[in-house]
Amino acid sequence: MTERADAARNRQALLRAADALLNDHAPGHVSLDQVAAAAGVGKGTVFRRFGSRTGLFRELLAERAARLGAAMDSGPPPLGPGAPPGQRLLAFVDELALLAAENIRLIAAHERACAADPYSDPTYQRWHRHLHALIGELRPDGDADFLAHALLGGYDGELVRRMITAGGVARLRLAVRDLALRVAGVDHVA
Amino acid sequence: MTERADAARNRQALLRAADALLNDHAPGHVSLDQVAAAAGVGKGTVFRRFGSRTGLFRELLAERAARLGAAMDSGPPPLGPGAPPGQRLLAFVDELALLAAENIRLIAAHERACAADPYSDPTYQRWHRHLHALIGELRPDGDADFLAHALLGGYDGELVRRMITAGGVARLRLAVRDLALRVAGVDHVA
DNA sequence: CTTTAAAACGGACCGTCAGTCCGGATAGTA
DNA sequence: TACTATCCGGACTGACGGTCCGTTTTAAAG
Repeated sequence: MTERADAARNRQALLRAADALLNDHAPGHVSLDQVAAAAGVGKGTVFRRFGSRTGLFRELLAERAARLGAAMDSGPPPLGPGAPPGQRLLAFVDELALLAAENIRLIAAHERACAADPYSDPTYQRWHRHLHALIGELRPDGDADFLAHALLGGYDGELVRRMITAGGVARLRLAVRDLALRVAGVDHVA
Repeated sequence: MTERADAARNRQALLRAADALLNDHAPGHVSLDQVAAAAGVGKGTVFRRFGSRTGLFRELLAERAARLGAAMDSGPPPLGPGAPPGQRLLAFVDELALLAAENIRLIAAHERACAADPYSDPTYQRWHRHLHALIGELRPDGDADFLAHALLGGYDGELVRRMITAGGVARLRLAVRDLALRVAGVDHVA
């Protein structure tokens, strides 16, 4: 069963409104009342569509991450399947750095909204699975699960903000690339 | 001017009460009203002593971290000054793993209470400065600031909880040790 | 073009919680 | 004992996430 027309319209309006508000307010200071008002709908609609504050921000992040997700699952190498794992890893951390840089405020807001259960976020899980698999190939001896989480820790909202403030996107890209190389074992990659 | 006797007594009572409540409730579900009630004082006292929720949890963490802080600043090697940086690094991440394992709930609660400005926490800063200096010595070429944050990311509350649930403290210690070795450059350390 | 029922809507309402405020109590000093 | 700076308690406020239910809209069937 497909979503009713007004429902779909309101969903979009809410996502756009939340997005817009994120640019004008501190990450933790966007209330759902504000989002509803900005979208021109009632508050109940927010919860009917997204279930909770967490749900709203998860969906917002999922939207922004959709392109990367597709590219990494079925796009051309080196990001997509086909390239050796070391190259895929580097391509991925690099793309993720760009994504994070372009969405710092969303990431910060998402982080807080999902703080109660960060690892169950679908987007995070997807990234983690990807890294887990690649690291597992590159370093069968290491704790790939932990290392994947550690790499993703490099995209923490506040950390990204600081890196970009002092050093720009270039610094962030170099830093996560270097970390990935170290974590995965530079020998296997080079 | 020193703190009045009743003030000091209440400060201790509040810290003990918060500590105790942390063991019985989910990390985000300890309200300051509860803490005040459990300590047998009024709510106003909580704010007079600690300024805010954030302040309370910062002080609680500082208390638990005091011993490690002293050992790392002026204790015997390899944790304290005197040992080569690689050994100090390993000793530190190992001790921090133990500290984290013993205080999982506090760490999770602290994380949330301080989420608005995590890097300004005195304890976090102290740890970061220490790692920053050691990594800077071991890898003058790397982004020591970023790498120090990345290492500390390995002690995220939820991550620690998962590691210990599946693998115990031993797994956590091995994992952070391995990560530190990689980050610092295994050649310099071994 | 009706009819109709499921689906969606809005916004008042609720419970919780961090943080404030001030009249009253108390500790330490002279 | 008298005095004052300090501290105390807990009622109060404002904000926010989440719920509820009477009303409206959609869209499919007749």
